[in-house]
This record gives sequence, structure tokens and C-alpha cells, in this order.
Amino acid sequence: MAKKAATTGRKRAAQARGGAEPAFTPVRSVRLYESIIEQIAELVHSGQLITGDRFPTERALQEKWRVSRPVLREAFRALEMQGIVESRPGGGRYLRAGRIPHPAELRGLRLVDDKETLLYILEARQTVEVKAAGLAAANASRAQLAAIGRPLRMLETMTPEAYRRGDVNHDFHAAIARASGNPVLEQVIVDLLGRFHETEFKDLPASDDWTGLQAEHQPVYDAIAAGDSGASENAMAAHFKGIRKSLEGKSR
Amino acid sequence: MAKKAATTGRKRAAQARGGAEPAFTPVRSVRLYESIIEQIAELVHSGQLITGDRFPTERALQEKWRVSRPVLREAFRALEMQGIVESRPGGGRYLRAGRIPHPAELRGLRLVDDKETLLYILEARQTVEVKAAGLAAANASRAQLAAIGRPLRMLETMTPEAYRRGDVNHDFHAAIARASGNPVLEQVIVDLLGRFHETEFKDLPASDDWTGLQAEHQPVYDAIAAGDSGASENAMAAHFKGIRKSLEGKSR
DNA sequence: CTCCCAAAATTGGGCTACCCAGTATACTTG
DNA sequence: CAAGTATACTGGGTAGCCCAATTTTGGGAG
Repeated sequence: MAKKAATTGRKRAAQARGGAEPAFTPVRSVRLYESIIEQIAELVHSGQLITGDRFPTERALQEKWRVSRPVLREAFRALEMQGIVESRPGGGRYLRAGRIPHPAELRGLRLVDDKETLLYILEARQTVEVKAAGLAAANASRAQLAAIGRPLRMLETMTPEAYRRGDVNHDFHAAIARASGNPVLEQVIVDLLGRFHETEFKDLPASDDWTGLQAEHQPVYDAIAAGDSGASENAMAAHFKGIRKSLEGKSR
Repeated sequence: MAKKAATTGRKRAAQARGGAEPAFTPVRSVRLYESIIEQIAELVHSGQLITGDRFPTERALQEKWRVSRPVLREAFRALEMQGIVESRPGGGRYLRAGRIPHPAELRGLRLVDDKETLLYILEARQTVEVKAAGLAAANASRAQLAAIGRPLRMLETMTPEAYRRGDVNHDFHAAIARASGNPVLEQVIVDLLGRFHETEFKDLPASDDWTGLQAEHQPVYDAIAAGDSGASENAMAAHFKGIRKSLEGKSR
């Protein structure tokens, strides 16, 4: 029963998205939840809502912005996962942080396709990882040191495809990041690390010899184990020099 | 008119969330969309799905995981905004990146409440911003240099509340980040900057004299303008030393 | 047998209309 | 006026639709 209920609603939504001019399709239509996030951003950036404030209720916003509740919730969910909004069942939604990201911008920065971006990431990685190595030398616990050494030993008995997956390399660097004792720095490094590996092994052919890798990892481990911050930073910097060189070699 | 339709579904959802044992309320119940994200992460991390692959359809996953479509879409939307998933209307959903963040972890790291975290952020900031200052000295265009100088001059004619908002300080550092010419580094810095300011002026009393601020910003600007990378790094490092000291002073 | 195009099935985008369980709030009542 | 108890409200979740863009499929026509 009641089969034509949604028709009028659909029509409104269609024109809200920008009518029906066919212009070779704009590559990607704007989702409703994205424009809702922008509305929220407007609400916040205009000062109508500051950190700690309670949002209007779903029902109120639904009426104000003329969208359905599910769409509203998609927008808030996306912000919620980033810690920007907190939802309390029965108690309303609250603003926890003042920076509402522009959805398209966030999405665009994520995908790394060209080699140029890879080099940018590498530069950023070097900056934070050299520091992390120095901190790790000063702060690493016995267990954390072991976590750094583990992937190192795994290099000896590794299959090519395991190498291509990049797990061992990733684990080594992530372990150092953790051993730095600074969770914020760790988060930054892990994030960059992930972005780097996502493309390194997709677009570029991985070198099949990882003896060089071990030759560069070992000094870093040794310096950290010795508790020598300066030497750790130098060893890590040398490692990045090596990475950059192997990347240049594979250029095209 | 069909008023009891959702009852059975609700019951299942309730027990899926962990029954009804009242244990002083677990501070926060797990949302369904979060567990769906974990399911997706499992799918990816187990290797059943790799970058570029197409996800099963909404309808299929809904049946497999026993959740409603809106919940499924909330989860995918959250991942979509982070560029991890791409949705093509009529064409399915695709995996664009292999790292599925753990929702709770992401949320937890975001909120900065204690001074300890603030110091961690500061350390991370110093690491990347010192580097950015050095790069800016080498790469800054004339326009970018002007963008750095603008907030500097604004310090002279500023109201207390404008200072407390932190905008001027933010703009100065953000401009340097941009002038570095490395968009990835810039993104990292802007992110840390945002997190820092969100709490600096909320939990800690801001110093009312910003003459000290200008005294530290000016050398940084001068060094960048002179194109002296080494001096820029030193000046920025000195500035962070000052920030840390003023933070220590306000301790407890 | 191959190629191309139209019809049909599929898929995500979106909406309405519910029900449920906590949370606030208002209204009693002692 | 304080304490307790109904009541209204709010977010969490579900079901079942419709629509437009895509794919897939099934026939012909060459």
C-alpha cells in the first residue's frame, strides 16, 4: 500500500542537487550529506555555535534544511567519527571541536596518485621519523625495542610477496614511532606511513633485493638500542636518503 | 496501519549491542555503524578485499551483517569522507585505501583535554614547523611572504579577544606551513595547529601581553625573508622554546 | 560469428514512517 | 519548597519504498 509516498520528496531532492542540466556529468555529483556538513560548518564558523554547545535536534534541522533524517545522520556520523561531534542518545548532539573539515577537500588530499606527492610524503616522513628515532633512543622500553627488532629479523626469512606487501617495512617504522613515547607524533607517522605504502607498491615496481633495506635498518636499531639519540637521528636520516635514492632510480 | 513492524528488528539490535546488563552505563554504547566499520576493516585486513576492489552491494552486506541499510550507509559515508571508500551511484562501492581506521581510536585521539597531550602536540608541532620554516626560507614566493607578514603586523593593532581567539597566531604559522611548498607537510601542520588551539585557550589562561609573541615571530619572518634556511629553523625553534616556557609558567 | 544497441536487472541515493530506550523536563504531592 | 513521578523529547535503529545512473543481457543486423 501507499506506493507513491516518496514521489514528491524525490522531486525536491533532485532540484536541490542542482536541476538536470547535463554537462558531461560533473565527474561526481555532490552528495546531500556533504552539503549538510557545509551547512554545519557555516553554523559553526559564523559563530552561531561554539565548542560545547548543543546542536538543534534532528527534527528541527531536518525541517530547517529540508532533508530527511537519514541524510542528517550520515553527516553527523561522519563528523562524529572524527571526534568533532558527540551524540548522546536522548540527550542531543554536542560540538566538541571548532574545525569542520570541508568534505571534498579532505577526500581529495587523501588519494595519492603521482610520484610528486609521494616525494612530499617522504619529506614529511623524514621530518617526523628522524625526530621519532631520536626520542625512541631516549625513551624506548625493553618491550618496544623488541618490537622494533622483530621486523628486522623477519627480513632474513621473507618471501618476495611479503616484501611487496610492505608489512615488514611498515612494522619497523611504526614500532619506532610508538617507541618515541609521543602518541601524537606516532599518529602522524602512522598516517603518513599508510599513505606512502598505499602507492609505493602500486605504481612503482618494488626492488627485489631487500638486503639493502636491512643494511639501512640495522644501524637505526643499533643506535636506538644503544640509547644514542644523535646517532639514531643520523641513521634514520641516512635511511631516508637511501629510500629517496631508490625511488629516484625507479623514476619515470 | 502497520504499527508493530519494527519490533522484532529492534529486539535483535538490542541484543546485538550487548544485552541489557546495567553496569553503571559503560560511559558510551557502541554504535552499530562503528561495529560495521570494524567488519569492513576485518574484510580488508584479512585480505579478502584489496585496494581497487568493489564491495559487495548494500543489499548483500545488509543481509550478511544483519543491519539495516541506513546503518550500512552511515558506516560507508564516514569512510567515504576520509577518502577510503568511493561510492558510484549505480556502480557500486570501491575500496580506495587499505587502512581502515578504528573509529573509537580515531575519536579518542582527537579530543585534547589534558595538558600532557598539549605538550605532545607541541613537540610534534615543533618537529614539523621547524622544518617548514627552513623550507619556506628556500621556497617562499613573494605573495607567500606577504601572507606571513600580514598577521605579524596585525599584532600591533589587536584587541584582547582577537588574541584569545588565536587567529593571528594560527594564521602566522599556517602561512609558513603553506610557504614550505610541501602540501603534505602543510596538512600535518594545520591539523596539529587546529588541535592545539582548540584547547590552549579553553583550559589555560592566555597571556595578556603579546609583545613577547611579536618579539619571537619577527625573527622567524626576517630569516625567511632573507632566504636563510638555517636561521629560519633556529628562530622557529627558539619560538617553540618560548611557547613551551609560557606554557610551563601557567602550569597548575 | 562478431559487433552494436536497446531492454531489463542491478545499485547506490534519498525519502517517509515507524518503534525503542534513554534523558530532560514538568507537574504533582507530601 | 523539596522530592518523586509522569510525560514529552531526542537520538538509535528498522522497514519499505521510489528514483536515476550503471551494468548486464539479449537480440538482431551486418
